[in-house]
Amino acid sequence: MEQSNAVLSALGDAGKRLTVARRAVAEAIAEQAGHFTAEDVLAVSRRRRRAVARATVFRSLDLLVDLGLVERVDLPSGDHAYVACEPDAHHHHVVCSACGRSVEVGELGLRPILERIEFSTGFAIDSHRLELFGLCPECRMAAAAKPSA
Amino acid sequence: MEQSNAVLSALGDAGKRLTVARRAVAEAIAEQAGHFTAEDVLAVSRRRRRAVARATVFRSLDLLVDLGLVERVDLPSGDHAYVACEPDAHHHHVVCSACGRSVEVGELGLRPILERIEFSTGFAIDSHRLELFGLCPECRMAAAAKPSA
DNA sequence: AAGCTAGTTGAGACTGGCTCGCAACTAGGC
DNA sequence: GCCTAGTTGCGAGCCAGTCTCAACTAGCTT
Ligand SMILES: [Zn+2]
Ligand SMILES: [Zn+2]
Ligand SMILES: [Zn+2]
Ligand SMILES: [Zn+2]
Repeated sequence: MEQSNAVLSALGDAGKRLTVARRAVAEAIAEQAGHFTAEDVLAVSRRRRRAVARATVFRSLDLLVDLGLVERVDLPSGDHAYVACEPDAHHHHVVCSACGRSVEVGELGLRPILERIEFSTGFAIDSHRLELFGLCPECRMAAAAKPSA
Repeated sequence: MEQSNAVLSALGDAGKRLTVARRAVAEAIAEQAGHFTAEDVLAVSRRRRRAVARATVFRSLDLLVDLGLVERVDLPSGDHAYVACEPDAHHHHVVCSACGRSVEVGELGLRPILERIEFSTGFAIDSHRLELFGLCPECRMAAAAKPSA
C-alpha cells in the first residue's frame, strides 16, 4: 500500500499523469510478495477493478523502471521478471529460487572490486548487475524439514 | 579455430556426437569477436557451408551452455546474448557497451561479500551473476577523440 | 564394409511475450 | 467547463524460441 503511494508521488515528481491504469498497476505491484512478471500484474489488474490493457501494463512497467521504482531481473530460467525496490539507492537483489521472495542488499564493498577490474582490463565500467539466487530462511527450513524430494 | 577445437573435444568428453551442425555452430561462434545472439550464429551458418536449422542452433547453444563453453549474458537492453568462455572456472564478463567485445574476469574477492550477504539476509546463496558493462580501451579512445556525439 | 540404433537434425507450424499504430479518452492546467 | 497533450485500449503484427515428428547419421558392432 505505502509502496503504491510512493509510486504515486514519484509519478507526480516526474511530471507524469496520475491515471487510473497506473494506479492499478501500482496496486498490483504492491501486492506482490517477491518478483513478478508482466503477466502477474496483468492478472491482478484483471481480477480487481477494470482490467488494464496488456500494452499499458508494459508501458507502465517501463515507466516505473525509468523512475527506479521497479527493477528488471533476469531469472536463471531466462524469464524476465521485475522487483519493486527503493529508488535513489544503488543496490542489488537476493532472490529466493524456491518461493520468489526477494530482499535488497546494498553495495557492500563491491566498489573496490570494480576498481580492480577497471585497472586490470582497461575498461571504463559504467554499470553493473549483480543478481543473487538462493534459498530464503523460510524455504531453507522447509527444505531441511522435508529432505526427501 | 582453436576455440572450435576446444568445443569439439569437449563434446567428445561429454559423450555427445560430433555432428556437422555442431561443427558449424562451433565455427560460427569462434569467429565472433564479442557477445553474439542466436541469430548471429544462424546468419554465419547460412553464409558458410550448409545452413543449420534455427531449432538446431538453439539446441547446440543450450548444449554448449551446459558444457560451460558458452555463457548467457543478459544485456542491459534486455536482449539475450551469449559469450564464448573458458570452461571449468567461475568467472564473469565485462562487456563493452559500444562494440560488444568482452573479456573475462575472475572472482576477485567477491566471496567475502557473498558471505556477508548470507549473514545479513539469512539466505543460503547458491548462485550469482555479475555482469559488468562499460567501454573497452579502444572505444574509450575513440570516444575521447571524437567527443561530439 | 555393411548393419544397427539411438542420438540428432530439418522443416515448419506454433506459442507467447512484447510492440505498434491509431482513434478515443482523460488528467490537469486555464 | 474547456482544451490539449499525454495516455489508453484495442487489435493486428512481430519475432525469438519451442515443439513434433519423420528422416538422417555418427559411431559402435559384427
Ligand atoms: Zn523462499
Ligand atoms: Zn552494485
Ligand atoms: Zn569496445
Ligand atoms: Zn562470481
